Amino acid sequence: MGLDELARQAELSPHHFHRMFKAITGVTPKAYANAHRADRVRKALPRSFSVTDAMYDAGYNSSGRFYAESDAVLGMRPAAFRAGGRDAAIRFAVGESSLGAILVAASERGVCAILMGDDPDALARDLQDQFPCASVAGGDPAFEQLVARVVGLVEAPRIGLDLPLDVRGTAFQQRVWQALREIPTGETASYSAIAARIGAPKSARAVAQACALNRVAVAIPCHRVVRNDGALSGYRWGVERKRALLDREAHD
DNA sequence: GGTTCTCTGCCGC
DNA sequence: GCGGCAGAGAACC
Repeated sequence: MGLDELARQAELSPHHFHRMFKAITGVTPKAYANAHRADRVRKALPRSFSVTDAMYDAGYNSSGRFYAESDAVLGMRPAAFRAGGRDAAIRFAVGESSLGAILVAASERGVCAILMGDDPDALARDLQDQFPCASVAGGDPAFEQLVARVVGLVEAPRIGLDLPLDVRGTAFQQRVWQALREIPTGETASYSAIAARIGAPKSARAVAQACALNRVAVAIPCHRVVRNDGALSGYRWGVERKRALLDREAHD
């Protein structure tokens, strides 16, 4: 379905429909459609009979094109993604920091979740809800070191962290999260400033939503986004942790 | 190669 | 707020 037909169903001109769509969702209709198609194919690939089936079912109409953009969409060749997705090897471990328990989860592609909370068991349950196949990375020295690095980042944010991340989201969310990573340590930005920075000045609410959906605490510093008047606004892992993180970043 | 579609800026109502 | 037009660029064939 093209832009014209969508606009007709919404009883708007193509131009105005486009404008409204972008104002509300933060992305253009085409980008929105692409992100959903990519999402469909990611879900379909591990269960499909063949790569071609998954691609076709998800709405790609040219295998050449699909393969050409598979790197951007999947991060690897489709066949590799299909094989890897079968038993989605996500492993996790829980560490302790001065801000409470920290759960670090990683796929083979990179860190896919950093959760904070008071109760380690609750964190593990939270993760299982998001990644049902995740398994505990027990007794793995490399993974222990990864957790230690994340805890180190929480204790001393200036160190910075250059870890491969495996964050999956819509095109708009990706743009927001990338913008968040560009906020320097020790500084903050408002939701509307981030919206402006990604070229969607009217999408402050959508930005806030994307921040709230960030699964990778600290590494994607959604805690550095505050209200226009400087008030802290909310934080998925508790506003007290947000305050503590910002204090640390400002003073060390 | 040309064509069609998407997206944006500008202007006018 | 809404729509038309035009132009650039991407996607498509």
